[in-house]
Amino acid sequence: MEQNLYIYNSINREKERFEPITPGHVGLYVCGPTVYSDVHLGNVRTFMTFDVVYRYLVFLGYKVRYVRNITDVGHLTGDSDDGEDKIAKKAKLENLEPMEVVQKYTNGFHDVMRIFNILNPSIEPTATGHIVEQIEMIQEIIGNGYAYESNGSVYFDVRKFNEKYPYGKLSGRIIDELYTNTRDLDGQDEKRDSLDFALWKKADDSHLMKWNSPWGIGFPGWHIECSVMSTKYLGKSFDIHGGGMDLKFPHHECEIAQNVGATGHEPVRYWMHGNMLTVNGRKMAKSEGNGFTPEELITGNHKLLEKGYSPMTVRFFFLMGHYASTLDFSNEALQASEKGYKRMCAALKVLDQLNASDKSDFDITAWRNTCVDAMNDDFNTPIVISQLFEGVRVINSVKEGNMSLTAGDIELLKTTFNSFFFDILGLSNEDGGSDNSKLSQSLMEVIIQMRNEAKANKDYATSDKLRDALAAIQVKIKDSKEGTSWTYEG
RNA sequence: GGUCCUGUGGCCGAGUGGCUAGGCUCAGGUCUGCAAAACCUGCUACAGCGGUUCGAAUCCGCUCGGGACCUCCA
Repeated sequence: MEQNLYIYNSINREKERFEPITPGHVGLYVCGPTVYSDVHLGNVRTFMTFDVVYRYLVFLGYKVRYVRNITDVGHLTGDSDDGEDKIAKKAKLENLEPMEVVQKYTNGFHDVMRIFNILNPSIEPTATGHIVEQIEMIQEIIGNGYAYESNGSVYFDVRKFNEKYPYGKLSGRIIDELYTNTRDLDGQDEKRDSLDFALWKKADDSHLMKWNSPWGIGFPGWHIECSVMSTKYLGKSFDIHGGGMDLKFPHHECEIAQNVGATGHEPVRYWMHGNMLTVNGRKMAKSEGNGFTPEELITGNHKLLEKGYSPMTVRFFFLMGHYASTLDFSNEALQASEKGYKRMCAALKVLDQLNASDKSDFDITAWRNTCVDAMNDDFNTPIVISQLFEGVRVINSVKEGNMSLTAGDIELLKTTFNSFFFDILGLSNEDGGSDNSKLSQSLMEVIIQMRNEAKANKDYATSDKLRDALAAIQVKIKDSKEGTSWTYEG
């Protein structure tokens, strides 16, 4: 398979030509959500980013195994040893079984993914479903001398590991600087070194989620699950690992250390990091209290929103920015996207009604290649969208008779829109759909005919009254040379 | 404090050592009974100051602003 996909590899800080380990196959792992509360829009952006990556790899013809985990062990709310498990805390709060909390928010997460047209991964493993494997990997790391047990917990020996392998390569951290800059966290007595991180934590009686292990009752550390689940399903070394920028350190750094510590192999060929969604320039985060849930967004029921926006408008908005850049969320930006998106959807419908000519004024093949090139250049969706708007202009111009295309070019225009708009960008034509029921169609024909008769008689009072009445029930009338069309936007 | 990223026209956002995306807004025009839609035209920006270069918004330095990570985080 010959292609020229370039991916910005976070670990080397440059764009690199993508070559899968196994020709024709791609292993893709993305850090999924911790299911202890509703996902917010920032989370959605990351999953959407990798949804497009996944879709494009499939478009290129790769057989992709896409693994996205569910973190259903809550880990600690703080860094102290007596910190509470997030899921257990929520369980107490909501008076639920921990696994009930997990199920509730997993379901919610899936609903959100569906609403935004984000495809399901091939495998969606859970942390609690892989406790045995996590224990095994911890044992391997201990066996290799890079971890030690202390008072029923197990810690990764960062200093020891760093003697042989570089720790901090991904996040650009230098171990000695970390010492001077790490805050003095409490509960460090068990660790040999303040930089060491937990692989396994001893659980006291108050912990709800705990398992038996060679080191006693406890629960796994946060980072180990991803090391285990990625390599279990994708191999000791696999192609692409994705996640949010905020996971670079410590999570991804620790993942690398764990995998290398256990197997001696670098686990990941290409690291991809999606950037943050910001609100007024600040990262959207639960702790900041500036997060929108998808529901608030759709209904517009939020103090920072003037109105609601459809999921596809939001998808379009996200894709108009590059995944590696921060994107600022605002009413104005959303509204601009909404209008543009609707215009594109309208053109998409026109696309089916174009008449062919015997010559073309526009190089459709070159235009299509630009779209492909843009995706190949580190998934540059903003360029793709700008090209699609170019296509919109062509479609409308052909419709207006200002431009002509051959039947073959019209066909290529259609297949390109199908590939990029629907398959790769994962958009759908949700707006302005006609109600296609027979009755609606017939009724509208009657009304339009009445209006046209009134117009022919210069009875504009009547024709405008009809138009306004229809507008009041969200039916929009468009007059053009070919006649009158309508869309229902309710 | 340390590490790193970033500063683009009214707004949002690509991109790049020379050919200067795109969307939204605004102004004018075509079409139209009017409107809407569509199309055409206009508004031509890269924080500031230096430097490298035939040429920089794009590379380098400094200054100023914004942000992320260093703690759970997509």
